[in-house]
Amino acid sequence: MTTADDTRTRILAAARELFAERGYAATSLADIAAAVGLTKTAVAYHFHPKGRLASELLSPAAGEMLGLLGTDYASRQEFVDALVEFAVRYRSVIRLFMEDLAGDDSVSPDSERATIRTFRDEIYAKLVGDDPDPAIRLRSWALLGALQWGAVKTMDLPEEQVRAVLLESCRAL
Amino acid sequence: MTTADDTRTRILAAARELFAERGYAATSLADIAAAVGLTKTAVAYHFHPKGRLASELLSPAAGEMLGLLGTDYASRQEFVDALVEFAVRYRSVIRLFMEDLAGDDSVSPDSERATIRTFRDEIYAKLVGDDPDPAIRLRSWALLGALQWGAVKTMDLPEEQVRAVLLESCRAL
DNA sequence: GTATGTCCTGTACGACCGTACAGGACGGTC
DNA sequence: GACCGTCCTGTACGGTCGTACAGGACATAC
Repeated sequence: MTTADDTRTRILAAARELFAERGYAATSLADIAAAVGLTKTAVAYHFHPKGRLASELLSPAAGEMLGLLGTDYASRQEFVDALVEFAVRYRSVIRLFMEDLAGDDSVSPDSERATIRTFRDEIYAKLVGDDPDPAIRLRSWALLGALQWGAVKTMDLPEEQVRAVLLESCRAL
Repeated sequence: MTTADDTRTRILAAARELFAERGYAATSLADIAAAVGLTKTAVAYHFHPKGRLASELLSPAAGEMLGLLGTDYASRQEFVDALVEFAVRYRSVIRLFMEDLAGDDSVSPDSERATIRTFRDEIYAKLVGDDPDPAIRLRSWALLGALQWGAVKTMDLPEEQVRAVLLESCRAL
């Protein structure tokens, strides 16, 4: 049955785009529905509850993210490189990682929640290490900000180019 | 009449803090009211409509921002320096500049709206110049992201230190 | 032809939002 | 004492949100 899967895919695509440009909370089911020519109840039928949309968009990237967080990198720069690589590859959903998806209980099922909720903060923590040096903190947040905005606001550029520039920029931080 | 002004000041302080950490749209009048021990109607009495809160928090910085946008800088780096200086000094409200305050018609009165609404984009435009070079676009967005996150997430650090690090970091972009 | 399951609509609900409005408490002025 | 403006509360309204639910259209299976 291709039509159903097709509808699901189109909803996911619309949601990905709208989430990227407005954020998760600021995008309503009605917005997504309008983008694909359906009613919001139809969207809710396929993705229920709303958090499942975020969850499903995140899931391919989430595994890799856990990998990033789990491995030990020789230097901070190696981790930064991997992070940039990750952010650029999944730039269409990178904003979801950086947002506070908590408060919406249903983004991820049960046990994963604690992990998902603080994805951004876990990246930050790994970036800072156990070093409370203010300069490191500042540069780490700056790096995350640069990564998010740089990735989200240049969706029209080829991935390769974004990666090259962002890699260079983030190394400078 | 100190009590009334005091209440206004306390409301403004609470709003500034909540806006900084959650964003304008995600902060309700009830949240602000709870932070100062009042009802949301009391907050609405002093600041009406809600956009006036943002407007009043923004107003001291807005003039200086217009100055930034108006003057011609010899080099891009000079503008970046001025931008960092600005962002750090007004870091408690810098997030409001970066947000889309449009959609809420009442943030700024009438004619200013068109200006205020696109503050972030005007900064970006001045940063890129008329150069559509993708690398410049990328680095400009990265810079804005770094500036916002770096400023917002390190509110506990002394302003001087934030400025020093951010100045160095943003010059590298 | 009838039954079944999928896909979608329409309607309705409770929760929250910003806002409007009437009225009470309080202090200062005549 | 009567009057008045300021500050704040309680209540209520319309709007939007995500969600629940009944039912219709339609294809497929028997």
